[in-house]
Amino acid sequence: MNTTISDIAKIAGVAKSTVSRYLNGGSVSEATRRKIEHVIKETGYIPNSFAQSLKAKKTSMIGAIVPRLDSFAASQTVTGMDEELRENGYQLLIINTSQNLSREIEALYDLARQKISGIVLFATQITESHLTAIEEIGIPVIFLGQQHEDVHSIIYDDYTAGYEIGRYILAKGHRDIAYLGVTEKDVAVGVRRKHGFQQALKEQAGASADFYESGFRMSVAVEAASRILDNRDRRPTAIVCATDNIALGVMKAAHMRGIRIPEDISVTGFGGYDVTEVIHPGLTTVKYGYAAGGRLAARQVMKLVQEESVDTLTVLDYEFIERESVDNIE
Amino acid sequence: MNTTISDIAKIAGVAKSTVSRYLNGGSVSEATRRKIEHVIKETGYIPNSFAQSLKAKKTSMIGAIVPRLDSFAASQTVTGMDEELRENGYQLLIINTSQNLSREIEALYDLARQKISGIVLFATQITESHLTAIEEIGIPVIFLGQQHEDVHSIIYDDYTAGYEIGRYILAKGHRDIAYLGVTEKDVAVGVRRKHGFQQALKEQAGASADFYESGFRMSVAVEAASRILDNRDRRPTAIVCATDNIALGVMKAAHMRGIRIPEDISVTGFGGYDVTEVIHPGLTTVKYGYAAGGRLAARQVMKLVQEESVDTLTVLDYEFIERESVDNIE
DNA sequence: CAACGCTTTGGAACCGGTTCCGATGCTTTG
DNA sequence: CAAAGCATCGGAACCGGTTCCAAAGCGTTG
Repeated sequence: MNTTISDIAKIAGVAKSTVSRYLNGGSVSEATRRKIEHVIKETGYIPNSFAQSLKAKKTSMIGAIVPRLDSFAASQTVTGMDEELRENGYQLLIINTSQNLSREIEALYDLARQKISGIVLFATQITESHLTAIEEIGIPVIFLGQQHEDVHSIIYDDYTAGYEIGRYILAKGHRDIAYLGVTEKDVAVGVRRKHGFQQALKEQAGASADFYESGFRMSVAVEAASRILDNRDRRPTAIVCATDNIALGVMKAAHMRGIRIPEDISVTGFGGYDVTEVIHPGLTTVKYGYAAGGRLAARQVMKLVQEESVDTLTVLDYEFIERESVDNIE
Repeated sequence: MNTTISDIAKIAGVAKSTVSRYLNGGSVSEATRRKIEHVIKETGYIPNSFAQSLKAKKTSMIGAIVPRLDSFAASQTVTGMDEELRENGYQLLIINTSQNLSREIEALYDLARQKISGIVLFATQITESHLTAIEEIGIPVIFLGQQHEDVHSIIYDDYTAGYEIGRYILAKGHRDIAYLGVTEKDVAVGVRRKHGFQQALKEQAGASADFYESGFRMSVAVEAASRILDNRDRRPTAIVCATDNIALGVMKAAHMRGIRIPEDISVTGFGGYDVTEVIHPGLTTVKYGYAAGGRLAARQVMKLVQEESVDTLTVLDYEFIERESVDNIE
């Protein structure tokens, strides 16, 4: 069943170094080439990549540590990474942590044990143990989605995007706004988007906002939205949501109550998920190029592996997409 | 940087076999245990898993070959697999083929080279080369989503689901129906769902359907839907779609034309994607338990690896979900 | 006190490849 | 025709672990 290079050599009547040379394009005579070729076809020999990597002391694998796979952002990003890596002869090894922070640390050591060449970490929070682990494994790591000065980072321009959403909502005449965000532990989504929004708010006299917190899951968002919508004596004219998923939850909660969007209340999202385009009304949101982000992360990590220099911080652009979910109430 | 077991042994003043014994829980005296422990902590030694697997001649990895990652079904399934495998000490290696059939074959050989223990193939089409590859690599393989008599298979009950959708639509009084399907090369989605639907149709006098073909992507579905909707002199009262994505495309195409759902035309889907619940109107569809399917596939492949017996064919249940996208026109 | 048994340890072989180096045989050149 | 050069090949060492076996050290027992 499991033929080795020695078997091939023995059957072909040559030394295993010759077989190895044949496999790796060394100088082999036409006669032996044919012999070996024939034996390999005959036996269905497949080289053992462990033995190869053992000698080479490295693999052509790049690891991706993701908090979850079943999210639009994650799957898009991973797909982008995978394609870029494959085009360059690398293989992607995905580790799903199921949003378990300590599992990220384990994953780091795990990947080191497997002599992975580089790692892209889809970060949500960055702790001390992350940094010591990265230090200890001695493998290039890139943060995607969060930044830290000691580690190469790629982030989306959440602050400016939040600012632009805020400006837009205000320009549409909204003054009583609810901001439905997420935990501040997630710096990018929970803090930076909100701060951008707050900056816009500060620049506009007479505008005020209440801040609420939700989870990432749509079901939690529906609940959080209910709290806002059921507050009869102080209902905002617009709800700004920190993610598209949350916005979807708000829209559902509104629809269940017969509240129309955008006539009765306006909604915005963040992310640019595909569905935001097909639903009715279309969701005004900010679109991030997740696939492009994944490709870039892949390119950068490959550079780091080859010991080329890479910018410590890369900020990715976004695209503001205006659809129908915001009413002009001037 | 890269300390080996020999380094540890030298520093600790013991033989490397002793260190290995320490690491794998053999009998080591308290004194040497402490010495080795200390040195390992000091150096941050991480064993090279290649060398381990080389000797062990296997890994604790299971491979998943998926046509694409950025689909609801795939990411749910993969997540389920991953969790089940991790709980049992296996690691998942995902290979994304970007819907390139020949890459599935490459992936098969690739995984063999890496001495993966078992493989779950998210099948769309099964060709001769698939079967010879599976034969040749000598590793347990499970088909998920398609069946073949020679390979362990897990499928969803597409035929019955299609039948039930058909019965439902007919019971609601629809007689002029458009079926928007996909290529017949995909036996599960393209053939079995359709056949189930056709069976229901055959049992109902006076009902007829036109069959159209679309791709899996929503944008293609929008186009295909347009052909149906713009055919003024023969517009069906209902469109049955082979996937939720296609149904979403139909809904968008309808909305762009001011055609109301379900008042002007009814729509059904297949799959049970999360979004079908939050959109308005809610999409009547059939829900598959993708995560559960993934877990089951994982369990079966682990059994095969341990040379336990497994049913050749497992048929997974579905759940019919009635929402608001179908009108009663009796 | 010799024989025995148990725990602990070191040495060596092995897993399946790659690579370096030296030997061989053939062709080319002066 | 001898010397030099080149392509081809075999042997051995090596990558970093695991495992088998024999030896050493120790206490127990008759």
